[in-house]
Amino acid sequence: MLRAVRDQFWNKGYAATSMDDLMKVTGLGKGSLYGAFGDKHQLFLRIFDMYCVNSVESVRQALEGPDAGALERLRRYLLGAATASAGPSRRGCLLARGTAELSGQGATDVTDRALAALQGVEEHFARCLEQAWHHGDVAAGADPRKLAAMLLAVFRGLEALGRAGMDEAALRGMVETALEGLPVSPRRRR
Amino acid sequence: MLRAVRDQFWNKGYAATSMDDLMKVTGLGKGSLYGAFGDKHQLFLRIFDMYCVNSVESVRQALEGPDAGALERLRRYLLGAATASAGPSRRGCLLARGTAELSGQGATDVTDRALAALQGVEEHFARCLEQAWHHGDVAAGADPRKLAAMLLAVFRGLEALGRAGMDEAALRGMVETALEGLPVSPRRRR
DNA sequence: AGAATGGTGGACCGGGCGGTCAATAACTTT
DNA sequence: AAAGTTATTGACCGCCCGGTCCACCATTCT
Repeated sequence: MLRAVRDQFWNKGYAATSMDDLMKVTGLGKGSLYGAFGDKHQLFLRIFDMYCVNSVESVRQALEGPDAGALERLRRYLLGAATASAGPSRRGCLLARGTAELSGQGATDVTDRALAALQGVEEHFARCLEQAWHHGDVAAGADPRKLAAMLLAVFRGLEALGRAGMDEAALRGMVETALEGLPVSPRRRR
Repeated sequence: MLRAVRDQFWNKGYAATSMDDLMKVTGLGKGSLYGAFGDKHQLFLRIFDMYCVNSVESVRQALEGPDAGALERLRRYLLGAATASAGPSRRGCLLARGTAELSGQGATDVTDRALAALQGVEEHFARCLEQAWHHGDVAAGADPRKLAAMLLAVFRGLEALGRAGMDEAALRGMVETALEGLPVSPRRRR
């Protein structure tokens, strides 16, 4: 049921989703929704929270594994994100959409959660790069945390560009270029 | 007057801006607005168009100059974007905000303009990198267009992360890391 | 001066908005 | 089975939305 609400917000945005929409989509009466969540905004926050937690968790799962394949896992994950962000069937990322819409004048309830989630993703990127570093896929002198932050920017850029209609090949190319720019260990330099 | 409308949409978003808001902010009567633009949506499109054109133009101006300083100009521009995207006083980028809010189900009127603008920015990045390439700041084997696309992703990522509340130092760090990853000409490798 | 013209303002419209509430259904407890 | 308790409903509220429309006024033309 929370999933139905999430999909509605996801597809139409916050302001463009009416409580009637949410009634239709959940099958619940209006009073039930208000009784359970108190508010449209609080309901959105609840959904948003869930989405953020799930997102970070899915990144963790995707990057989990032995040191040897760490860099390749990261590569696959980012390429997957590029593919998912592109195409007319995309619906993009609720985190990005929600943050873009509800980040004005001092109300930090949405941005706080978004920021925490993004930092969580960055953390997992960094851990993955540290694994790659241990395995020797990344140059000894490199700082995995800085690289992770940079890849996070690329990652969010993919989403933004995909939403604007950029095609899949272009997005995947950006990922490849970014990864080629990573400082590889001298022994392995191509 | 168009500027006042733009600021309103820019600060509050599309759906959250009412025609009454636009009346107050422009000082014009409702009939005048409808007479001149026909529609809230058309009015937004007009503003959006203007914003896109101005954005691309300002990138062009910022990156204009001799081959010798090309890479440094690009660096300064991206660092400036990082600073502008951060901080609580930010209001971010209307192109990003508008695209995020109005990019659903087949209506391509917004995304078409956004895509064109982003490709324009990418084009200027690419030209700037070509200048740097001619001057020898970028490795001979590198493809300026691919690098430009990658930096475009970083660029849009900055905006998205800034909107989520990421601090200026972090964003500037991402720019630096991305630029350090560019393939420099062997003679100049640090 | 007087008439024609067209841009302007704001009252007005139906509808849909977020939110409330009393009636009612469903379930628990004894 | 009956009483008590909680959850659910959808009619209802006042408000504000995007959009229409016409009286009005400033300008221009004769």
